[in-house]
Amino acid sequence: MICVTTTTRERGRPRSFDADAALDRAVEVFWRQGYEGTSLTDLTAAMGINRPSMYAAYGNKDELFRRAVARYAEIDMAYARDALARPTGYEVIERFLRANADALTRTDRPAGCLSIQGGLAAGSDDGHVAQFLAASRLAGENALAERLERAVADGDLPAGTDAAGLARYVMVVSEGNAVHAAAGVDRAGLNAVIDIALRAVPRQS
Amino acid sequence: MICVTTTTRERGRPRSFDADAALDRAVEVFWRQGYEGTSLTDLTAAMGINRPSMYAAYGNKDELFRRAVARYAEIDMAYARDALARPTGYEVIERFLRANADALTRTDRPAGCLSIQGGLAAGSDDGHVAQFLAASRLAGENALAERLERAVADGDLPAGTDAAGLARYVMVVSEGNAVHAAAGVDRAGLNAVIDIALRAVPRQS
DNA sequence: CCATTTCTGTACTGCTCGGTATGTAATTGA
DNA sequence: TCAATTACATACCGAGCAGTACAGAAATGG
Repeated sequence: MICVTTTTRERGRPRSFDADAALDRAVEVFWRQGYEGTSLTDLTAAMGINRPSMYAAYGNKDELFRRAVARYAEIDMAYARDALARPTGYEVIERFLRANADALTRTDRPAGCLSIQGGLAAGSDDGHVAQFLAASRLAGENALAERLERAVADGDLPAGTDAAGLARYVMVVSEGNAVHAAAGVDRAGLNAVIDIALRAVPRQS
Repeated sequence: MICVTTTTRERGRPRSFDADAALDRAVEVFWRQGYEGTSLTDLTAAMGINRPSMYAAYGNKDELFRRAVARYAEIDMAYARDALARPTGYEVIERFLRANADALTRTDRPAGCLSIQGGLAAGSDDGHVAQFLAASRLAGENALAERLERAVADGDLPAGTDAAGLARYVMVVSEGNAVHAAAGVDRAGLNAVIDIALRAVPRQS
């Protein structure tokens, strides 16, 4: 077999839908209904394709969900990476929580957060979905913890601050806000909570 | 029909199981697997009864779930009523959060909190379960808000404190901790978060 | 042109779901 | 003893589930 490095058109019949656009629709359905509450009929109807096309493009329901979560992290949680780039520990935390509150209450998206609404309990699949989502959230918490450790090293968080504990606290507030947002609390309500929560964050040194 | 006020034995064949004990088993299954992740087969197997007995005693799956949540609130959240009886606003909050952390990590019960794990997303039932649980959590939040308003009136929280906002903040922390507990964080980890969270709570006046 | 490859649409599979019909067992009241 | 009442156990119902077989359609390569 000879493979040339030029990008050649693929062989058979071309796909008649945009796989990323269809994935965006799947994100929204999973977000609104959770993993277990979403049927393949729901998914394919929203994606505008039929079952075999879905299986060919994404594997199965489980794989589709994982890809949906990955795309959600890339697009709907871009604010988190932005927040980590702020100059001081306090600003990182405030920016993260404020942007999180905005994301939880966007009118053009479902209320709340896919990585929590997707599935918390160990349902029929022995909790694989819940474990996957928990691991995904933990990755975010660890990234925040590393950033806050750097803030302690930089001296813009007090020496001796428990960066990992503080990161966990910030994630706890964001997750609690997600639960409240899913229950219908509006953006102002979440920001009032953040006003209080920020009082626990140490400033300068 | 003549009804005498003496307690008379019921007419037909007596029930062969303890309805409250069976309900406790149902609580545990719903808690571990969520509403949608729990089948009637799961339930009746855990309760040690068969389907018609369940339907006769509780109505249907939805009613059984509501009764399970009510029993959960009565038994597994008794600590909340105890916390509200503490003398000062700060003590109410600290007691609530500490006891909540204990309840979320009891080794003889599922990790986390039924009223969150039970169902967050609007699944197949148009979100009725999620709405019911949200209303149930909101009732707790309102009770806490009233208690904190009294604390402000009593002068053991600073005048001008937003009791409703503070109550919501406390619930946010407890819900975030519940999400973390469901993901496997242990009691010490939750208490470290509470140590930080309590710094945001105003003391005396 | 035709063989090959890949995708699409319909219709289907086996299975599990929540809920129930039916016959029988156990108790009460007369 | 016997009718009435209530609960139990088996076996079933239509519906919806995740996943797939298969035949036709649309592209490429020769």
